[in-house]
Order: sequence, then structure tokens, then C-alpha cells
Amino acid sequence: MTDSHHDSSITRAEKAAHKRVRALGVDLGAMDAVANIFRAANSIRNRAERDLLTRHGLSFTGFTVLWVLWVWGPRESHQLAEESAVSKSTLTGVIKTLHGLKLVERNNHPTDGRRLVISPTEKAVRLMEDLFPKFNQLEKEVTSGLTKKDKSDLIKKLRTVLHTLEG
Amino acid sequence: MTDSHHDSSITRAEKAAHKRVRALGVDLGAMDAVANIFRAANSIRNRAERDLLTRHGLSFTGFTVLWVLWVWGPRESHQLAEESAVSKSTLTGVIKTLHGLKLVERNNHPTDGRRLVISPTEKAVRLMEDLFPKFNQLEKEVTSGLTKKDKSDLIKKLRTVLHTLEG
DNA sequence: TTGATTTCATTAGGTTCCGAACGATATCAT
DNA sequence: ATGATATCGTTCGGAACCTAATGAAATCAA
Repeated sequence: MTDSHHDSSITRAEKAAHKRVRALGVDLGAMDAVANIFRAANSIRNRAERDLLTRHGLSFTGFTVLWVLWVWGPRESHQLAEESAVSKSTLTGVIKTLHGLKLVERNNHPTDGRRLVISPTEKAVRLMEDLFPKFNQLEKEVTSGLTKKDKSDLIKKLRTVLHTLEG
Repeated sequence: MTDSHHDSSITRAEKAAHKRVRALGVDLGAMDAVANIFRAANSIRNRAERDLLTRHGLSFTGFTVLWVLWVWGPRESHQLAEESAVSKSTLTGVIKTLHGLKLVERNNHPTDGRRLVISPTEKAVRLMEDLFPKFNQLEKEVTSGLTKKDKSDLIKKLRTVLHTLEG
């Protein structure tokens, strides 16, 4: 046994990247941290779509929008776009799709004629009550290599990154 | 001063989510870990596109593909698609865009008429030598709230998640 | 050698995604 | 009041993104 065959060892891609940027004086820790955030997000997203969402006709974004509505209740569309991390114009299309699936309602704002209030339908609530526990099961699986403390440390560090970005 | 105003405190969105799923017996640690991976990835991606990539006519995916070519050199398209984490059909379109920008060349494989070899142009190499250090600067900034050890812990935990997903 | 199978990239069709431009509504200044 | 400004959601144009179907080329069988 020489070394480095535990679960979190460096990947071939990371080694090649290090070699390429060696002469440029870059911060490898920052580079690998960001790269692994993207890899993890991509990988989890693809898994969720393949194993869970596609069969319900939902994209990951559609699921996210539904999740926000489920958690927060009816929202005006600009709020919904921000919470879902998509642009307003993207949301217009996603809402159209979700409306076609009879998962959201679109209502005019009572006093402001420009605004639109989006609500989850009863069907959407039932769907989320079925779907979210399954999604959480997937979340448990993908983080099953981490202890409870590992997860809480990971969360803390990611929140720090987010706080830096938003601050 | 009451409490909880440090950088990594729980967000409003997380609180609302916890309230909603309280009765469903979900794993909150797994939920928050995954949610924060997505939030961080989304946020960094948007920042990079806005502050760095758009002005060069590059999407984040286009940049990723160029990065892979820069690190690894000429690749066959199926390899390039996999390393870039997009489908082959998506890559066809991205390559078309990059070819329009004169950043990649498309060459037939010497012996196998089905295969295509994609190479970065000299222009692409120059662009990456200019662009990547700036991208890394952004990576440094977004992780500036973390110590060196924090970053290496974060990397390790994300690799563990990836290993679980791929294993 | 020819026919069946496999393995490539591309095309077809449809959703997601963005910024910019647009119309409609609300608000503010005068 | 009314004209200028700001703020909504939508539309437009175009890229990214997927799966399934297609077409081209290589390989395998007999």
C-alpha cells in the first residue's frame, strides 16, 4: 500500500488542472473548492432528474419553483424568481409549463395591476408531499459518506461562501 | 447583542423550509447540505458569467469546455462531453458556438471516420491565459471567508459526496 | 462479402435559460 | 392633473440543454 486510495483522494482531472496552471501562480485551494462545488451540484442535479423528476414531467427548475411555493405559499412572481434563483423571463416559461401540468395558479394582485400572484394547486401540494420525502431520501444517500458533524461543517462553510457572495 | 449574526447563520429560506417539512420526518442536515451546494454553485456561476464571461461572448459551459481543452489538450468529442459534464448533443451546439468564435478546431480522427477531434486554437490558449487567472481571482474572492484548512476540508467533503454518487 | 450489430456525431423537437426591449401600470414631481 | 420615472410581467432572439431518432462508419459473424 503506497498511499491515497481513500474516498476523498484527488481526481485525475484535478491533477491535470494543477499541472496546467502551475506556472500561473493561481490559488489551487480556491480552484479545487469551486470546481468541486460545481461537480457536486451537477452530479446531484442529474441524479435527481433521472431518478425522480423526469417521470413526473418536472425539470429540476420546475421542482425548485414548486418547492419554493410549497415552503412559502403563494408568492408574487418577482419574489418567486429570486427565491428560485432564475430570471423573471425564465420564470414566465417555467410557470407556463407548471400551469400546463395544473400545478400552479396565476392570479392578479388585488390592488396592483402589474403584479401576478402564483399559488400551488392542491395537486401540487399532494405531489410535493409524495415527492419531497423521496427527494430527501436521495439527499440522504448522496451525503451518506458524511457524518452529522461533517454535514453541519459543510453547510457552515457553504453559507460562508454565500454570505461572501451576497455581502 | 443577542446572538447568531456571524457569517454562517441559518437563512430565512432554511427556517421556512424546516417549518414546512417538520412533520415529514426528513433529514434536515442532508437537506441543508444539498440545498447549500446548489445555492453556492448557482451564485458563483452567475457571478462569473456577469463579471467575467459575458463580455467575451462565453457562456459558463463554453468556458468549461475551453477549460477542459486547455487543461487536457485536443480531445475526442465524447471525452470532451463527459469531462465537461454535458450531453453529446449539447456539446455539438457548444462546439458550433466556439467554432464561430474561432476558439476551437474540428478535425476528423485519423483512422476512425466517425470520430471528431476538438482542439483549442492559439486564440483560445491566449484567451485562457488571460481569463483563467481572472477567474481564479474570483474563486479566491468567493472563498475568502474560509481559511486554507477550511477550503481543504470543504474539498474533501465534496469529493466524498462525488465518490458516493459515482461509486 | 454481405448482413447484423455496435458506436460514433448530428438532427429533431421541446424546455430552460438569459439579457434586452416592450407594453402596461403605478408613482412621483410639479 | 400631467408628464417623467420607476416597476411590473411578457415577448423576442438566441444559446444551452436534454432524450430519442437518425445517419454514417466500424466491427463482427458466418
